Amino acid sequence: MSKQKRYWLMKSEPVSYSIEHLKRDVVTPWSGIRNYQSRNFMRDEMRKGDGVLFYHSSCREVGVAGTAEVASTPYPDATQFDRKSDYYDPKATKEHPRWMLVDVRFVKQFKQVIPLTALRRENSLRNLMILRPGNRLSITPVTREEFRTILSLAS
DNA sequence: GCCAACGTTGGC
DNA sequence: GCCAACGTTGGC
Repeated sequence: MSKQKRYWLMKSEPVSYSIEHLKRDVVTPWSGIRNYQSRNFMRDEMRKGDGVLFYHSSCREVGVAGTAEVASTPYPDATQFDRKSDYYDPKATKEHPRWMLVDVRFVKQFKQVIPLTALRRENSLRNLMILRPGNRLSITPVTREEFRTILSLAS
């Protein structure tokens, strides 16, 4: 696998976890992902130091709120073993964990959220996965060029 | 292995 | 709150 730095967009609903939370926590396990494609990105493709766009979804100001970076190698999501958690998975065992995650470290909060509408206006972002109709993946790869373009839209 | 029913996501 | 898209579930 390539050692080249990669780039990702990770969605979160700010009601449950926002860029402000990450700023406060500095590093957090990206727990609660229960989609195999997203899990596979974390488990198989992410590397420490990869760039992350932190995206706020299902809220008043939908868009990219800041940046972060991948801060660990993959390890089991503890919430899958926690019976009291919304993310408890009765089919997961410590011997055979089903859900893996990485830690994410705060890098930067944009002064203003880059709105989804601004992303849609950029012709060079036309292939961005979250702009494609029906895409619901909470973790998607972005190219280095897309990452740079989005950074350039930040005020 | 098919596929209908159902649940979730997420923008609007 | 609506609804389109799409993943998951489970009966057959």
